[in-house]
Amino acid sequence: MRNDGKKRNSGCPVTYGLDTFGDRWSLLVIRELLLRGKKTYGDFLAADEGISTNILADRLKHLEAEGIIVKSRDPDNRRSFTYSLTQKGRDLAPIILEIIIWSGMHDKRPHARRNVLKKINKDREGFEASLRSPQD
Amino acid sequence: MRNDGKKRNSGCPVTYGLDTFGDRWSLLVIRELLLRGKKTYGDFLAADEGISTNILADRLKHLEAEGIIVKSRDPDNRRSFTYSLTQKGRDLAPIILEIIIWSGMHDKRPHARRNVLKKINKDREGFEASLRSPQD
DNA sequence: GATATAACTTGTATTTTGCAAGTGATTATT
DNA sequence: AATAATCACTTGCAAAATACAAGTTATATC
Repeated sequence: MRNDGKKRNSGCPVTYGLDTFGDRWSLLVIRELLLRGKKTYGDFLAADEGISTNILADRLKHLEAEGIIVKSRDPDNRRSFTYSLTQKGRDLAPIILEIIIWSGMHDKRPHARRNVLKKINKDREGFEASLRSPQD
Repeated sequence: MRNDGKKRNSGCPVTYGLDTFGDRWSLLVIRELLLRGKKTYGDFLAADEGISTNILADRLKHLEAEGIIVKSRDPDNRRSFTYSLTQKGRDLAPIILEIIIWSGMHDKRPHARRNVLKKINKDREGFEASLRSPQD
């Protein structure tokens, strides 16, 4: 997997974070769930960044094992599954928002996107609270 | 390297963050610089997590190329080099602090360390400001 | 019953990582 | 002055992780 099983066990909170959600693909799945209303395996596969299918399966398993997401059957379509964030997962919102703020400050590329940043600037408290509370 | 050169170019701020500092070893180097007063190649190698030497060299090069750190000669010891954070690097402080806060909430391991968390709880504004301002 | 869809799994080539050992430029020791 | 340490890497190779293509299973639709 990535670094599963044997956490470095240093007790460091930064390391704990890195071990549970801190790899590129895990964070992108969390972004899709938190910011883009995406829910299914197919949704995640279709994200711009192009995650490969075996890695996605691996990361979903990992995030579920860590209690960041839960998997459930879609009641309307029994061949589809729905992933959603737990409270532990939604509590990652401030981290994602800080990353967006940081990029807003330092990403000088002309095509840098700022739609979420605008929401944060307009009403961070409210926006963050909405992300952290159950069912959007 | 990790994902150098061709950024996915999606324009997404989360992706930009992941591409510039978002891998395990980069973040640990930043932690050492920001929170632990470590400065040299040898310091980073000695960190608990055990980064290997070729990966460390690679990450330092990458972080320098991204403008997160700068390398300079140690004036006191001419065979040693000193790494330090740029403003862009110090601006990562809020992200690191949010990771620490998140881990403080959700890391249930008995040996989870909370010394930095205590500082944050005591005076987040002041602590964060001290991390973000030049020369500690 | 045949075809399609959603969510994976499997196989394999490529890339990245980890580990051990080696190099070059100082600096300290005998 | 020669010898040994130290510091910051680099190199070579085995092991692990990743990307890509193709295949499988369980529904669902025609």
